[in-house]
Amino acid sequence: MTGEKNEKKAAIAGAAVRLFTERGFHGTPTSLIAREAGVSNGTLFHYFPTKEDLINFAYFEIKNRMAEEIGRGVDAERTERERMRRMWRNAVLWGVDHPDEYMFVQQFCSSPFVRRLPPEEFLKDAPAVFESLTGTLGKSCLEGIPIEVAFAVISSPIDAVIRSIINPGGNLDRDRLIDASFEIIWRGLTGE
Amino acid sequence: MTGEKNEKKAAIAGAAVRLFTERGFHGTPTSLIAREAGVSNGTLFHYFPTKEDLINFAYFEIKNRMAEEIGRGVDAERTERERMRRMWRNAVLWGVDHPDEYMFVQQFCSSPFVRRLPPEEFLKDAPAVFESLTGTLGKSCLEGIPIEVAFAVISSPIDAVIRSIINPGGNLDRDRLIDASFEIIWRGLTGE
Amino acid sequence: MTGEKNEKKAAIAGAAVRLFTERGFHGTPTSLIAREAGVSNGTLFHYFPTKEDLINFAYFEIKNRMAEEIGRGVDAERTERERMRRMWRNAVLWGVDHPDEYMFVQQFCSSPFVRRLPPEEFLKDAPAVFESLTGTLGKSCLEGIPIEVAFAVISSPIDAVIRSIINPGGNLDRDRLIDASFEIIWRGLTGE
Amino acid sequence: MTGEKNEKKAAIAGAAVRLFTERGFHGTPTSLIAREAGVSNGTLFHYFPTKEDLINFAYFEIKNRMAEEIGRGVDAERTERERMRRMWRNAVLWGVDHPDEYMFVQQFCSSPFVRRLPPEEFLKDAPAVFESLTGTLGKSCLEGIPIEVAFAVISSPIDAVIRSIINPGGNLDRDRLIDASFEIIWRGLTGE
DNA sequence: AATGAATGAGCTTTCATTCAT
DNA sequence: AATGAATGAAAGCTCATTCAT
Repeated sequence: MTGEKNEKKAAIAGAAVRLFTERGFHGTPTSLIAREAGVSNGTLFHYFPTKEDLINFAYFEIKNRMAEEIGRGVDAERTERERMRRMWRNAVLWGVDHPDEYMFVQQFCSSPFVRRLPPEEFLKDAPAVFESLTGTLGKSCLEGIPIEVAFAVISSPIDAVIRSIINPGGNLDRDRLIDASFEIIWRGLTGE
Repeated sequence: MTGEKNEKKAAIAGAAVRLFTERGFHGTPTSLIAREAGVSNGTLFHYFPTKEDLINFAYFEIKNRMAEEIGRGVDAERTERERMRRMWRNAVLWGVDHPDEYMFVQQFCSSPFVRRLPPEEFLKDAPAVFESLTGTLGKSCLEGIPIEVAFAVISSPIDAVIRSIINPGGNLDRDRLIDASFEIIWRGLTGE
Repeated sequence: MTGEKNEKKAAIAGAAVRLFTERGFHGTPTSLIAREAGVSNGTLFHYFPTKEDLINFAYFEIKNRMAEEIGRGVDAERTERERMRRMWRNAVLWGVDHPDEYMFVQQFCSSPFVRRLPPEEFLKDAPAVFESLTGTLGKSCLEGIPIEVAFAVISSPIDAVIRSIINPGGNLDRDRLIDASFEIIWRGLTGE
Repeated sequence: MTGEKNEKKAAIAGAAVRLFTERGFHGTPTSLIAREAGVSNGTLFHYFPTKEDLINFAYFEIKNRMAEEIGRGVDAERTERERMRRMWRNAVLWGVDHPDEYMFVQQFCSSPFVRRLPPEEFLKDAPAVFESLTGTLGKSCLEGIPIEVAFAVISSPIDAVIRSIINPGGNLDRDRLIDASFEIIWRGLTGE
């Protein structure tokens, strides 16, 4: 019986994620979310006192799903390179498979609407990976740069790759692009 | 008889850029823009029939200024490496010097509001630079990848660097970060 | 638990009719209607999603009340002439007693705003009367003319009579005018 | 050279009539009228200090043209009956040939916007005809009714006939309808 | 006379949020 | 917990009108 408790809350959050990604924060009235979730207008505000609360909740939901997916199988890899490579692929593939959610996260991150939140850097939520790279970064020319900054820098091509694949355009060879982008960063870091 | 002709239009566009960057598209009513620009509400709509028109105008204004700044002095450099390095620094410094404008452009690009515009990739408007790099890219492991995709990939750390510097945080050594990020990409591309 | 359910809707429609007739569609802002009805601006749009919806609703309300009044007592009359005469009087008296509503209907019917609605001819909604006259019309010189056209033609003086009585002017003998106008039409039709 | 003086005024009035009839008073902004007339916004207000002035001007323009047309050839008829019959046909045919102008006049007359104007009864502007009918009306059952009221009553079917012809609908036999409607009124008045 | 930029009050409509039931 | 009617502050945009040139 416990699960039922939050059935409605889950329905609301689900509808919110879907609609926000399709139409943006401001293009999505709370009334529409409630309707799509099959609950009343008032119920929505019972669970999320503010529209901003709902946006944040949706954001963290997605963020968590994404982080989980990115970390999948990383620990099973033997070398530092392979761990990072696995993560790299996971990240790109998640973005490509969930373009709406991906763009929602991007939209969220560059929206002044939520600039107040603590800055959530890419991959911050994959602590295992995060720490495992500290050594590599420290030996690169990024040595001395704060770890989260270094991390943001080297993972940034992931975003470019995802956008290139997502956006309708020429027939890209996905795997080549993923591998090549990774190679550039890895070689740039280690010289190998 | 001076350039006063478009004094008001310029005032409106200027106020718009400032306010949009501070408060977002949706957080900025046209009435506020007009007030800040020192004109009446109606005058704003005389020059920009739609709020969206105003947003687009502001975007292209900034985009052009940025592109011009990024290309500055690039042709004077002798080697391929120095040309790209110059561009790299120009780009980061422009972003750092114009954080509001920079974030406005980012906000614009990941807004579902304007997803329909032709995808304007970073630096696309610096054709001289753009073409000069074709050779270098062609010999790297990005060979065969469409040029604009390759370009988006290698320039993506610029975004991360700018954000890291802009965001309030520890005392970063800007120059080291700019150089290090460039070195990673350059070495990644060329092995040098 | 009474009919209070639509108290507010009725209040809005009532205020709308009154104000529209006094000031015209375009001279009556929705905000004024809401204020006069004692509800908030938002409530008005809760019940009538569009101003046009409100106008149409008001129109059909009045139309129905009018049609009901015009048919009153007609069936009790014995002869064709008396039925038509009764209807004639009813129509004029309704217009005279409800000048605002009457002019609202007229305004509605000649407004380009609503030209798209199916043309609702005067009295169309009093089918009993309508059919009872078919015989008379068929034997007159209007024989062969489509019934609704014939009807529009012979009932048109009603409008002139109502307007003459409504408009401030000399002291008209209402009853004489009503009877005389009817006599002309009746004699014109039947020769009696 | 004198005619040129009012070239612009005429252009404005012409555009106004056309646009008002197509789109209604409220659907026609003054700026649109000016543009269609090929003059500036300010010029329009130079000639017509108020939009209402322009509406009135347009109304009287049409009214005069209509009255002239209705009176055409009436004096040449020999009998009272033929004079009225000629007028009847003229009126209907004018309405049918100028449906936009006709509806504009109707719209004008039942608009509360201009309720303040002296009531302009149908045909009032054709004094010759008007007076020639006085005798006939005086001997009918409308005897004793104020002449303009009597006139409004007997001419009202003209409106119904015009509307029936104008409105898209079955194939009406125009001439039969015009004749029949006239016959009813004439017989109603005179018993002939 | 002619222009058209400038005005600002006012319009319809939206929507996050409240609250009595 | 759940409802959905009610709210009212905005928002984007229009347009008759003014006025400096």
